[in-house]
Amino acid sequence: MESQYYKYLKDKILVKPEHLPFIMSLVSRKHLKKNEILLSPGQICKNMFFVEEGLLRLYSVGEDTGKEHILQFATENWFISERGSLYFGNPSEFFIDALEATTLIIFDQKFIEQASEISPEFRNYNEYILQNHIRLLQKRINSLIGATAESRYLDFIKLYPNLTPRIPQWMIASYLGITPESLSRVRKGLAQTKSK
Amino acid sequence: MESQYYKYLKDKILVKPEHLPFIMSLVSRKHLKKNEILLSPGQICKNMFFVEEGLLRLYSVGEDTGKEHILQFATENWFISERGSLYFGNPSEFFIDALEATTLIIFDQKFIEQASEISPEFRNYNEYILQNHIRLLQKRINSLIGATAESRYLDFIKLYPNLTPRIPQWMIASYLGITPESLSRVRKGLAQTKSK
DNA sequence: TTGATTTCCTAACATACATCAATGCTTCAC
DNA sequence: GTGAAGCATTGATGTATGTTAGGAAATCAA
Repeated sequence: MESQYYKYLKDKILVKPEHLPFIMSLVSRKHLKKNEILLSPGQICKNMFFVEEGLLRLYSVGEDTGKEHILQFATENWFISERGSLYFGNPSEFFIDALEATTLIIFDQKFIEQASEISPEFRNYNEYILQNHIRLLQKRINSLIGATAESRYLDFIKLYPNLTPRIPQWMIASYLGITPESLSRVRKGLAQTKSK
Repeated sequence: MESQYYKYLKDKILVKPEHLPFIMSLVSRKHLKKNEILLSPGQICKNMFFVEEGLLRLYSVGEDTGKEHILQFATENWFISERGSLYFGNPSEFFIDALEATTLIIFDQKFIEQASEISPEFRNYNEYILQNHIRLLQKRINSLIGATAESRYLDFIKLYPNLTPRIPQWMIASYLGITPESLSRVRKGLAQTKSK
């Protein structure tokens, strides 16, 4: 069966054909309905997830305000996890849930180590993911401490053009660290300057 | 010679004694004066740095505003680099400079791979650094999009108590994403509520 | 279909933070 | 030591963003 994850291992991670069956034998697949919750605060996150189809989000809820703060979206061919919990064993401070009906591949930290042992390509790609994650987070911090909401919004739709139409605007606002009302004003301003 | 980095490899990374001489033979040491610049935007960052003594900072300068935005400080026993440039080979978007006279250990990406080959402990610790970095960045993003300046300031002095007295307040403000004037007022407010 | 919910927008008002400017204070270069 | 530069503080004022409230359109559930 040519699953999305299989294709990804073969074509993107460049895992050697002889290693593919073993690696595939260690993972499992799961289906989530829309709005289903995959991880809640307080739980120890035991798994990492690969999205074959659908859309997940990682977010926190302010203890005092009750407001959601979105840390990450994960769409097709993305990995997502709560690394602070997965790698360090701490209780999760975040939620992961499904914004659409989603098909996932599930594996754990031990799988990553096992697969890395037999496949150097897998090991390299795993490091690539970590490095890239750091690069993106750093970029986001840089814009959060230095750029206006408008500029951050423009960065967002440029970086995730196919994601933008799939999620409500208040979630984009939550990702950017502003209110939906503010985002609405930002968009209004952009529409006006553009039309001139 | 029992350098700080040697001790760190031995006691913290737990590199086996038989591997230490080889690993040490691949790194070099450098001294920086206060305010000396180690990396500038546009350069390809070829190295990672370990601070034996002193204090470095990683920061960007807004192209339009000319303002500095501090992404990271690195004090004794910390690693620092511009990973986006080091790992991906992109031109750096950041500066690294010395806030105090500093002694560093310098090595490159190839060193990390070589050392990882011969020492599993080194490899593991390298992954630990990456995972921990992600955890910290994620935490910072979460507070940037969800918390007030006051709360972020309190987090900062709690997380870096020994760093706080070594740097001017405007740099803390720059790290927090606010102006020095705002930080001054936040501190004033805290001093008043505390004294009541 | 129909009512209920969600989303998005708008407006009036409130607030946190930025900006500009002035003032001591400390630090540093010479 | 002395002047210059950098730093922290404060006040007056401006602006971006938050808050609250309401309404229209789209979406969802029964």
